[in-house]
Amino acid sequence: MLHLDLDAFFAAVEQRDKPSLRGRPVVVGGVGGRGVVATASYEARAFGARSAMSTAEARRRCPAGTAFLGGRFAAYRATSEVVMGLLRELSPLVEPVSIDEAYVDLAAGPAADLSVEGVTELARDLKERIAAATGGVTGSVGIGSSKLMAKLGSEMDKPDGLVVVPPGTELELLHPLPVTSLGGVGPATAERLHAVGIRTVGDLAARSLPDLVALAGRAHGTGLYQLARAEDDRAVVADRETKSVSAEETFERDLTDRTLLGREIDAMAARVGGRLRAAAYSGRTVTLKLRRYDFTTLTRSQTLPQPTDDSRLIAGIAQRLLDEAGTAGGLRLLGVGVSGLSLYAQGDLFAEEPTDAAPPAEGAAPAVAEPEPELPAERRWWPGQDVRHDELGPGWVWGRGIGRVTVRFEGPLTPPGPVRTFPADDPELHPADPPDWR
DNA sequence: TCTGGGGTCCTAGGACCC
DNA sequence: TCTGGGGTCCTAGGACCC
Repeated sequence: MLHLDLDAFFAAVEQRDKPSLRGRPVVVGGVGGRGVVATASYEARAFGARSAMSTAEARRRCPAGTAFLGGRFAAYRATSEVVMGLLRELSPLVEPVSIDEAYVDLAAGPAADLSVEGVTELARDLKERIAAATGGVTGSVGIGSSKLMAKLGSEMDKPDGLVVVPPGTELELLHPLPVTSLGGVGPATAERLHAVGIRTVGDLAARSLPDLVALAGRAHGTGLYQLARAEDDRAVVADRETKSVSAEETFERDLTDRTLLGREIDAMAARVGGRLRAAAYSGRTVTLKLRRYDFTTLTRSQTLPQPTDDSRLIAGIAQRLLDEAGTAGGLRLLGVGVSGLSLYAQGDLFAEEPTDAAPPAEGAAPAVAEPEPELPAERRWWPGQDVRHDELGPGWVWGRGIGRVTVRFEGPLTPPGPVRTFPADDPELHPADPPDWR
């Protein structure tokens, strides 16, 4: 089994596409007042910036000149797909865990019978090909007898690491590790395990199955019992079925205005419905998620007799669930989701009128979303965004101020470029697609 | 200027059914 | 002379992952 984890992936793509950021601290994530860090480059980690930390905290820790960027997911996805393609050359059984992580079942491919030396050579070659194909993005690789060992291997030597765990040496590697290095042991479980003196995986392996079930529940307890013994027969699943589709948003300020909240629900239901239709899914359960001013979070759901992918129906149910839940004190977050998915919409197959599921005509407005309110000029721009200037060419947004936007003109294949400031409503400046790094 | 967004899986209680 | 047993579905919450 092979596990690949791309190093500080979002930040690495930013540094590839923005030469002036290479070797400098970069933080990618929410750039608003309530944003959190998705990825910090290793340079930014040196100052204490970490994933999941509030961006405000990361700003406090990092020096002036640190780049704080919103994410460019189209660019990350394109790079990820190149990498996943390289993995599929190793074996047909590739399981992407996320945009920057995957397992490969080498035993299902041509490398099935390689020795430890053989898979080490294979991994070296893979890392070289990834860097070459992505414009320099690196990854850490672990190889072992199971998902567990492969993942631990990739963790052990980051960044740009390569660790092969020879068969037979699993327990020796595993037992000294802290329990928190096992997937599934988060803060809550760690707390309960620590309370009874379990700190290492070895400590865990010394406990009986009934003990662990009492501590962590039936499924989780049995899982821990087995993982502590390096018993892991989890298969690589190449095509995981989607179970739910959702959209949520944390507001810059808590919202109380019911009309405004209603518009947010409509917009999120439109996104969810659109994604369902694009994937030919429909679902029976509509869930509204809300987080109040005091961070208390709750969900309310309703299950329909028939699956739907209709944005208006989804919105209507979510609106009613919101009315029942109430908005007292103000809402920090709203979310709309659909689960209980099945393939193919259950619309009236014989309807004459085109349904909501039909692709919109060229240039047609989205079915539900109201026309986007015109953003104030400076709100159209966000740090890290790809732009193009009619005369100066491609670049990216470095910063924005009152009525101003600052752009650096450079691309993945240019040297670090010059900076220019424009009026935020400069007609010569436009949003652009991600640049090609190849 | 504390605490994102998109997911998965598990648990538990009540309704309902045979 | 209390209380069946097991299954499924629905709802809600929580832990966890990247």
